[in-house]
Amino acid sequence: MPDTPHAPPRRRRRDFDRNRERLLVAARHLVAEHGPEAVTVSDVAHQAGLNRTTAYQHFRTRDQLVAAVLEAMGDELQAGLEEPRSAAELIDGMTRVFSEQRELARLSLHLLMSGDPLPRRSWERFVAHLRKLTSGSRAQEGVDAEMLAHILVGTWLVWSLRSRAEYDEAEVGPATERLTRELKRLFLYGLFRRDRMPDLVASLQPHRGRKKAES
Amino acid sequence: MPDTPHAPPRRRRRDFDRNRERLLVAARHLVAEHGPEAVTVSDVAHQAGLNRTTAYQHFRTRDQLVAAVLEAMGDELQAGLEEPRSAAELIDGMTRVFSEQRELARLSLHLLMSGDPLPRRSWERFVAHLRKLTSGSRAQEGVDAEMLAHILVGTWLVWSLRSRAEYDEAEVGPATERLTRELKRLFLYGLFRRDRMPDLVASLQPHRGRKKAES
DNA sequence: AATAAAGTCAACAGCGCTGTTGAAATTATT
DNA sequence: AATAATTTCAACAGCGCTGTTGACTTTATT
Repeated sequence: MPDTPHAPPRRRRRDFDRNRERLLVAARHLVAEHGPEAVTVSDVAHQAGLNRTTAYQHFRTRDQLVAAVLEAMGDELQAGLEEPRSAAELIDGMTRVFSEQRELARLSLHLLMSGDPLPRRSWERFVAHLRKLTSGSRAQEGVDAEMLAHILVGTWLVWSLRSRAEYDEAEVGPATERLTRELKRLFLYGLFRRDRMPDLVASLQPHRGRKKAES
Repeated sequence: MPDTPHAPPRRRRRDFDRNRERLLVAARHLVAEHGPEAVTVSDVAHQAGLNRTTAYQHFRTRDQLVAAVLEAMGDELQAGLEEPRSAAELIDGMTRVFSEQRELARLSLHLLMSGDPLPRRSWERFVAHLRKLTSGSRAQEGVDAEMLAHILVGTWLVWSLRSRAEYDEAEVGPATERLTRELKRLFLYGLFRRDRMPDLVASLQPHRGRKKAES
């Protein structure tokens, strides 16, 4: 039994939490920009305006810090897609998520290029689901789910090449709407299938936890 | 003046050249797979079945080894495209190059994701040229050069996700032909413009020489 | 068989990143 | 003003990668 049963929160928790948040934000930017492997604790701390040792008070190891970022971004990606029930909703959701959150796009691409089998399998599952969702729609002849997938991932890649400033001020909104419109015209052509889409969201999760990282 | 004016090549040049080639081939695989930054001299030498110090007899620094690989691959990319004069030739050339040479696709993507401004600018110039080449063709309404570019880069990305074995044995040939056919139908739709294409090839060169590397 | 080119091996210093430690300096809260 | 939480700082050992060096072994060629 602890010696302070109803231990009142002592003092000075404000800065602690604020700094943890700063570290996570900084790490998020760096991870998205350069990939999870390329991020160092020094970089993150410096970007957050903090000392390197402070970071180690919040996260035991570098890998745990990166894992926290990956987990958070995985959740955001999941939340942003929100159970699409048709190919139309899927296109809407993905173009919206990736146009609003440049970091999510870049991170996904870094994970895909990392050579890890997990993101690769996620992608394959995603294409398979896409194929099911679009199979019933009256798509343009010769244009199939795979080409749709290529357009989507190609668009994410090209968009994520822009710098943060370009990305924010650019008319991504209109471009997204236009892309969505054209994709729907190409692939859904009138009728939408109302198929359900059970575990697509799970398939989109980036892989979590890197290398060894004990407790 | 050297003391041996007509110095005859002494002895044992065969193994030397062979090992240099082995090192370049090993480095090529590793650079394409994991990106130029992630390659170590130990990895390359081990993959080539040679000692680490042997590598340093062929290349003064790690960066020079990597630079040699990048230069060679840049030349191959250039040679593979061979001055396309129309969007049709361009589509043919790029799909062929990237389907035949998985390493070129992966390297290009690594460079694009690296954050270096040079590959990014190359890509933008490429899209600009593509826009010019397709501007006169009777493309499907709403489908423009940018979407064509997205399909191309998306296809390269997805194809380069496959492992070497999958890539080699998969029916990439037929898939390439099909992709080329569909792209032409989507974007060129009957008439091809015979515009000339001056310096597209130069614009496709990946950036060469990394960091410091004296003499 | 002689010989010189080339490869192997072990060791070294240097560097940057990781993760830890202990002491000193801040600072929010009471 | 007192105090405890928190941050900072300098230093350290460990590790992996870079390049270098010197001694040695192997081997193609003559």
